[in-house]
Amino acid sequence: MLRGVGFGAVEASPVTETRRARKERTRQAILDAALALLEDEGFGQLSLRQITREVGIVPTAFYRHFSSLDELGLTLVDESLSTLRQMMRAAREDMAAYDSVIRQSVQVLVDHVHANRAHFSFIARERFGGHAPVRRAIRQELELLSQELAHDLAVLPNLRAWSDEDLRMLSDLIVDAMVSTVELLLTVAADDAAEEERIVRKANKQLRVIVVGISGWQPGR
Amino acid sequence: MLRGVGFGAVEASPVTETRRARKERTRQAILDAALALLEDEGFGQLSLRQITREVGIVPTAFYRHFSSLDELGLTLVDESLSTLRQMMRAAREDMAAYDSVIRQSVQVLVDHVHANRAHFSFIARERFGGHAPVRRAIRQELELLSQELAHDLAVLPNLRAWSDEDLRMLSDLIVDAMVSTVELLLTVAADDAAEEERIVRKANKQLRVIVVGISGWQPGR
DNA sequence: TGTACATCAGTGAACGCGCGTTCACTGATGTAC
DNA sequence: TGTACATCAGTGAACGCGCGTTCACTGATGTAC
Repeated sequence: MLRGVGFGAVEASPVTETRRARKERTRQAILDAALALLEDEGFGQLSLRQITREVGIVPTAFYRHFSSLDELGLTLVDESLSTLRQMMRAAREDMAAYDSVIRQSVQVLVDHVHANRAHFSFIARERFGGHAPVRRAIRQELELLSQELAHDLAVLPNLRAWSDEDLRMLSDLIVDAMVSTVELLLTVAADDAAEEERIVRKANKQLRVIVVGISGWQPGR
Repeated sequence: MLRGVGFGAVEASPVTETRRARKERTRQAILDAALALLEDEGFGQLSLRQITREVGIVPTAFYRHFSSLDELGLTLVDESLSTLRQMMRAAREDMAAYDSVIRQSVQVLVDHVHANRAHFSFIARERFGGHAPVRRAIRQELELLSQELAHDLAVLPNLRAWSDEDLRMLSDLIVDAMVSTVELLLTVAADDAAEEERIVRKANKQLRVIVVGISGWQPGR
């Protein structure tokens, strides 16, 4: 360390960087360290001391950035799902051709999982996992995702007559299939392209079965 | 306690009960206590001392029944899913009428969740939750469930020509819908019959969408 | 531009607590004769 | 049926460990003049 005490493990040119920027960098380092640790264990087993050890700061320094582990957990949920929601929504912008919307949506999902593997691993684990506040936050985000999908589905010609309840039934089914696709993708080794291809093909087929089901369906039964 | 040391908290007429039976009763008490504690937290947070405190025995006595917490976890997975698998299989015995098979299967599932709420809460939480050995055991049981379903689906007239991969795609989709129905049921308060009714109706509709999807589907696309 | 003071990210010692596991033990139950 | 011994479910003290949180602190960075 250049000047002894006071820089933590997150080193950089101490001349050019403001105190504010250095703090932000430590904060991100904490989030990254937590996410890395969450690959191997649940949020409930995560300890403040583990995280700070990883980052290279003293345990008490944690409190300069988060008031509790819970606050860190909620931040991670938000980081993980809010951008996905926007991207999925964008992918559906042109709902004209069923098949291409399906393919596009699945592709967006797969790409996002690739780019944010650790985030999704965290979400999958905590969706029903140990810690109540984190669980609630995830449920709320998924709820939003399904709501937005239902909203977009409502404009489709075949679905104009459907009740809100039936639209939600449908969007929930689709979101379920998406979620379990993510969960499958996470179990695949990063270099097993063949297995991943299989999963993607399966996801596409499942969504097409659902779409075909919609076409032949009389709502309200 | 009647005669001081040696009976643990699981008391009963010490005259009529054999040592063997008393041991078995303590074992069950341990499983029950663990399951009760797992309503509030993940398996990873579960502690041996919590469990024995609940049962009313000394921590070390735990080792008379299980060699580790892991062994207890695997026992719980087995208790939870192996009977369900048999019941679902029985419900499908007559595959003649789609609609009644769906209704029956959903009913079996709902009844089983009612009768074994704590077990399913445990499964839902640990399916992607903290602890690897438990997670693996659950995945294996669900895999079996889907395999058996695919096997039964194979005999249906519309599905004779389907490849094994497509049959598994389909049975996985159905199992996914079932699993998330269970997860929904678990979030409903025990006395909220209206909400539960809504979930059951939704599960039936989702399965019917899938079935309609099958009918209009050309495999292998 | 130089100086005096305020701010605040990170330090490090200390605390009490619950944990899993070891060990030698106790005494009721079970069994061989 | 009675006695002597073996078994073994449960006991309780002790251990070292990692935990979250408190507290007074340090010294580089930021700011007012």
